[in-house]
Amino acid sequence: MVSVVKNADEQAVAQTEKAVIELFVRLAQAIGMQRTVGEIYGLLYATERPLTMDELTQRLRISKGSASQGLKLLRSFGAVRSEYVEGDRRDHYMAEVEVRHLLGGFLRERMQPHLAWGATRLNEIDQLVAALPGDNHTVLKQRLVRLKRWRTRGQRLLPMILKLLRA
Amino acid sequence: MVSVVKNADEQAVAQTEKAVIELFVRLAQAIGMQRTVGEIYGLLYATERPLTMDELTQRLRISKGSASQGLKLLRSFGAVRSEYVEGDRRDHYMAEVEVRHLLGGFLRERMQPHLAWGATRLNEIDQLVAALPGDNHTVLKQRLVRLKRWRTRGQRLLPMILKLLRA
DNA sequence: CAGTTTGTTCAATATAAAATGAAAACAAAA
DNA sequence: TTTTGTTTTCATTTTATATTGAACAAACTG
Repeated sequence: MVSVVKNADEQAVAQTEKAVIELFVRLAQAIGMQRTVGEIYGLLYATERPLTMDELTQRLRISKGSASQGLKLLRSFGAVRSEYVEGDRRDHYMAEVEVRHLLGGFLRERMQPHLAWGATRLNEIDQLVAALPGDNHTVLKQRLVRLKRWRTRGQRLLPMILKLLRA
Repeated sequence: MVSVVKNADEQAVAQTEKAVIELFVRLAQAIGMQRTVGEIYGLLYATERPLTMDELTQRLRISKGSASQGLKLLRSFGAVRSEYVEGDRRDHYMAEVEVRHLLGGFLRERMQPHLAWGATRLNEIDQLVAALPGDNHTVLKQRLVRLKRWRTRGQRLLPMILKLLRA
């Protein structure tokens, strides 16, 4: 931007942009992602044309490192893709505006690993419990059975939610 | 515990307890709660009889403050309840072993407010967008319509999940 | 009622996480 | 191949969050 003075339209656009970014910052924080990730996605979401990393760092006043890492994460989620622009060797990034990409990526990349870890850990605990002196500890044993049921349920819930997202 | 030396059974129990606590610590962190909260719930989950705050602080080596705050949160979630023990004026806490209490409380107390905030914010953004110069910004307008649909969907998804938890 | 026990709050501290930016790695152009 | 523009990595710094513990308040006791 050359001029610092903005006319009414520009102000209105900037204000809207800011509000959209804020929305995604909050969403990011709600699911445990960095503020910069929310900012990046928010700005891309609010902007029609693809943006370069340089534009992101300048407009959001974030470092190159943060932009690079944030974009990496968002791409791994499938929430952002880069688009080829003729005659420019820089990458140009666009938001994948389908919200399901954002949430689906999050569930796949973040939740699934936790559930998998829990599954193995529960099996290990099972071994430990089996080795406990037989007659008492029945309550603990019952509780663990319960937990295992829940783990299974969680594992099953994920695909269901992913399916719902697709709908 | 009077003696530091443990027999095989005691060791086995301690080991199991530790593993269960670790499981809940991880779960806590996965949904953005403090490690101490996970520890408290984990120990209560692994223990049949109700425990006092004092026992919690000693066995988990956490401060009175952490115990108090963690219990407060867990009670607000409905994941822990205090039980009356005759002839002892201290509170005795038990885990609500139904996992749905834990997850349901979390969804109610943590997710719902976010969604509600998002709803009002989206309406505000709507006003802003309506004020934008009419002919261009159509893409942004379309995207916001999309977002609003998703917010509605999210709002509806919560009760569905809560219902699933109940099943 | 004074003394004691139990529970909470909150300012200070410790710990953990995120952001930065300089340097390295990479990739296209010359 | 060398140069140049771009992106990634990662040690350091900054910021945010969790934990502590002393001070306070509330509830019980004799």
